Amino acid sequence: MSPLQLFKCLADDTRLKSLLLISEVGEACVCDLIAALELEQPKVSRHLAELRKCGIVQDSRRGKWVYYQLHPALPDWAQHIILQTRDSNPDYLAASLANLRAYKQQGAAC
Amino acid sequence: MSPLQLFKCLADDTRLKSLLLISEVGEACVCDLIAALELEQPKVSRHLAELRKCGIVQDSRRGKWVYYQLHPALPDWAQHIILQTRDSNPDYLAASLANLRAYKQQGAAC
DNA sequence: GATTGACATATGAAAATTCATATATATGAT
DNA sequence: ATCATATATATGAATTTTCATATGTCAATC
Repeated sequence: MSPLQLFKCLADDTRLKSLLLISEVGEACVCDLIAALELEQPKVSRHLAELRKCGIVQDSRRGKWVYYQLHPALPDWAQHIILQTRDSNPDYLAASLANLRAYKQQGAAC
Repeated sequence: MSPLQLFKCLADDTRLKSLLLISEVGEACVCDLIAALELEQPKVSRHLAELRKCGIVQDSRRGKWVYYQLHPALPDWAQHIILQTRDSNPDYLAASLANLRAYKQQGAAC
């Protein structure tokens, strides 16, 4: 994982928010992120695929749903950057995080 | 400074290497970076202008030369990300840093 | 002290490249 | 068959590169 590759992955709003949300709640499936970010499914899926290809997140299928989490083998420095970005910029994520929590509370199937 | 803006600025090889070099040596002029990165002058100048517009670096002219340093008002979280990236990825910068030091030792005018 | 030439850096505009999105379609699980 | 997710392709938009030229500074000379 080169720093340039990491920053290219973080340089898109959909990917950055998805990643920070995943890091915040531990894991999320595609439908969680669709609800949180209010975006179309193919768009979310495509960006998750890019994060996956770069080794930043790991996916695991459980039944119908595919869950994403931070990749366990992510280098420490990269993980610190992600967590520091999240914790130092709560406003950036606030609305999406509220959407996600509302979605879960309204009894999402996943 | 939004996290997205920062990452977009770091998502280019020329900008990222320039910034890490600047953070490593404290300050650098355009000709230093041209020598270190082995790139054309307008290319380096353009990317520095972008870092400047985003408030990541500050420029100051001294005579013929324009020196760039990390912007003193850069938020802590952003500064930490830059320093951690640099310190955790010495290989990424090694060749450019060697070029820069050779250039200085060969008696650069600036 | 104005003028000229040499050098460092910046910028305008065109061309080339990369990136994101939308739509349609495919896969895989129940 | 249906639901959740993934991928392919085409297209539009943003970014990067390049070339030519402009600006700013110094030093030397008139």
